[in-house]
Amino acid sequence: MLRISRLTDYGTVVLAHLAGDDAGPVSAAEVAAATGLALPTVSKLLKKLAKVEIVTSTRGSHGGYQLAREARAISAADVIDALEGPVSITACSAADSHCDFEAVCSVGGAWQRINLVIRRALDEISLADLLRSSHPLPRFEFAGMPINVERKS
Amino acid sequence: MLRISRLTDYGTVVLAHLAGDDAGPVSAAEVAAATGLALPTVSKLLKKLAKVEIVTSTRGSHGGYQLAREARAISAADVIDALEGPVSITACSAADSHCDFEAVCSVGGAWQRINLVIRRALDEISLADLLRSSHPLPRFEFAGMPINVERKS
DNA sequence: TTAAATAGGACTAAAATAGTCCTCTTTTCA
DNA sequence: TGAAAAGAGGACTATTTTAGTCCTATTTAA
Repeated sequence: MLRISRLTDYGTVVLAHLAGDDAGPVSAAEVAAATGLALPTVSKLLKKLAKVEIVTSTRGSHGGYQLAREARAISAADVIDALEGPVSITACSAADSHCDFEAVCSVGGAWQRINLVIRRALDEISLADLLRSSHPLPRFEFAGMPINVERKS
Repeated sequence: MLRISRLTDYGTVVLAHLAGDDAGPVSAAEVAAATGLALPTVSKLLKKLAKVEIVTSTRGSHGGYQLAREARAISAADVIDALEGPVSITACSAADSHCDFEAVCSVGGAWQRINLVIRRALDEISLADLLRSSHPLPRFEFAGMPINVERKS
């Protein structure tokens, strides 16, 4: 299925909410109420996002979270990295991994290359793009032929 | 982590073995021995691949499996679809899904578009490409800018 | 000094994934 | 014609990952 986890998806929802509110810090409880997600979950997400400085936190009463930089400077890859670790399509394409079958594995390198391509795509898509309902679609080319990516419905 | 499952990865290893042997059907046991994977696992994979006609099976003594068509006519997307169902980056971008937060979710559409892009990439990469150690790399463009995808190491 | 926040991490529950096994059918060949 | 070698199909179990909750400590404003 090649999917991101549900938490990462929630993470973008949370970030979307922060992006839409630039007047001072917003508490986790407020975000939870606005998005319909459970508070502990929102809290967990924001803590992780704060750790990698996608959001900044203010502690104490009247504290909360804000985007650390403008939405267009936060990439989909940043968010995914923060919430589920570095992107890699197979276990053996992760930087530090060791696969028992390396000796007989004739395909490892190829997944790594596909991985790189996906990675690049995610690097180039910003939170702002995710929010804009109409934004330039990434275009694909393979062996010189452009591949049309039409918008779905 | 945005990854395919381990079984799908094994699947490509299995297919790679079949691609390298075009003299008659190869038994699951043979593939297992050659790849170092457990027989029940290889067997399970080949049964799934046979079901969607990526490989053809021959029953009975001296039976086994063969690629149903040439390696360049089998795409990475075909293999992923067969072994883990249709590709979709989030649960709510799957065709039939219903997400409880649709009302407050401002990002759903965007993931779907990213999804489509990745999908296209996987459609364009064939088993033959996966096997060729040097093959044309897919190229990405976003908002008109080409993104260079260099080969790793 | 109290209340409202975040920080950090431990813990539990639920779901997805991987792996194994059993029984049935088909085919070849002695 | 029957035994052996293969695949078909599916049930079942174990493992791992993911999701979700909760507790305690720290920080800050009023």
